[in-house]
Amino acid sequence: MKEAMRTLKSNPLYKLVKESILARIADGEWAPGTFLPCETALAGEYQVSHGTLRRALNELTREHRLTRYQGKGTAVAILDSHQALFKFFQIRSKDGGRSLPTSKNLMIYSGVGDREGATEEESRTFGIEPGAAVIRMRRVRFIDQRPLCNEYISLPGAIFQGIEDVPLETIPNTLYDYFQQRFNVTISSAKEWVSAVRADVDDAKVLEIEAGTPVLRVERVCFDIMGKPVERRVSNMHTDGYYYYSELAG
Amino acid sequence: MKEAMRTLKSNPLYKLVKESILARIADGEWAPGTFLPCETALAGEYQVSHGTLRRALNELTREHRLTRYQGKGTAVAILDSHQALFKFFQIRSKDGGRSLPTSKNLMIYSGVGDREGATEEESRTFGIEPGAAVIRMRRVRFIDQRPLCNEYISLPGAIFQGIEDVPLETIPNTLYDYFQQRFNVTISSAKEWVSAVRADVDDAKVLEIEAGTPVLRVERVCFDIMGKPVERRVSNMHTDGYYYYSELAG
DNA sequence: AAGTGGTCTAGACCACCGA
DNA sequence: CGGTGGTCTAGACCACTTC
Repeated sequence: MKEAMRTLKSNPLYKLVKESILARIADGEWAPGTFLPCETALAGEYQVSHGTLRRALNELTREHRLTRYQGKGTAVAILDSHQALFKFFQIRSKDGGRSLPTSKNLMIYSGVGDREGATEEESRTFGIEPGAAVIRMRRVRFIDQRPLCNEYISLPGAIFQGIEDVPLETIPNTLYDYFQQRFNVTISSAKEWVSAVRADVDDAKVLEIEAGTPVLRVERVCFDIMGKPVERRVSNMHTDGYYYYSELAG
Repeated sequence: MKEAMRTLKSNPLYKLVKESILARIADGEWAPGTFLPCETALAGEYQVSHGTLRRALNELTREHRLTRYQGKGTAVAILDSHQALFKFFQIRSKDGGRSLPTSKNLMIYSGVGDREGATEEESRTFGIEPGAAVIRMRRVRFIDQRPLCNEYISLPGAIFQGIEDVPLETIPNTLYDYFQQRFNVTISSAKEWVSAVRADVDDAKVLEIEAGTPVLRVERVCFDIMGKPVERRVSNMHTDGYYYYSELAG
């Protein structure tokens, strides 16, 4: 380990160990939810000290790639539906109470080439050719029984092959843990661009508001554990009583 | 240090050291921009090992309370105007380019008791009595010469005494480094609630748009280094060409 | 060359979990 | 009880800044 990999990428040993472990997770050697070998075993395998190995594990834990359980072991982080919502669903009422949203899938289809293949925007975000295969979904999300959000999702076809043939009803409310279980794609970070726009006729119908009403438009790009963009979605939502919440720095 | 403080709050030694250092910064013992004693000196003072002390300093660094300079020393983090904008100004164009905003202060005044003292909302956010002294500012912020944002700021009067007498023109564009220099109040985190509303007549006039146009409303509460709320602001902004940007997890 | 922070080690002990 | 992660130590050596 020591001298062998030193030149690969970044110098410090703990970073090399960290990247190696991350790669092994991404490769599927350790699936989400399974436990890694214990610290002393890993330290032995990598020929590094306890402290150096722990530093690698701690950073991966801070980045939500691993979960530590004192007395039990260290597991690959699993996206249960609660955690996924907690991390990625930024809408809540002012008092901070979070009602969990439900969703209804309206349609799913794939496109390629001239027939609804990747748009300019999609090819740019996913780093694929214009016209390459993409899969698109439309959903409506509800909160407290009321329609909240009119949602358009795009997925790169190469990664999510076959999802377009899944019956709509069997695609679960919480997509991200489904992605993890079905495609071994773990959503681990996202960027969002928020703006205020007028509800179009489509939004109006779905959200049961008048066209032209101000709605919050959230454009999200999601990244997997290795930082590759794997989902793009646009959500138009009304915000009476609800807010897009964000914490800065810390 | 060891046994003396162990019972104060949280158990681990490095946390006690961390909290002690944080408190000394808040007390003003080390002002923003000044260097702390070197690690060996601090370790000696606290009677802890090098590693334990470093762990405290590293966590404070990760929380942007300290800044480390290899070969030079460790300094109390300073909010230069660039950093403050980088951390707290979430508006940018889609391509990620950030034009720096400028601002124009329209008015500043203080109120207390029946005459514009703390509102219900303000007393709740600041934890002060309704009617207690507050200071309010109004500003317009520009980006690329165009009006972007109509802004209302509230400050607790007890903390920012005297600011209401400062001539409007001399209050700088970037408030947060001014707060730090003038009042030793370092803004270190914030929470924001974003919604979409219709521009009112005031917004319309200031932003040069039509009343009723959708605008992004950002309500922000800022916290100082010890987590005390010290500023509340409401910004209504048009978003043609600009977005409120947010990164989730990581 | 002296002084600072950054990395790494080897080993001790504690706190928690599960059989 | 044995095995896991969590804390803490003492000391070595490296990388960077400044004089």
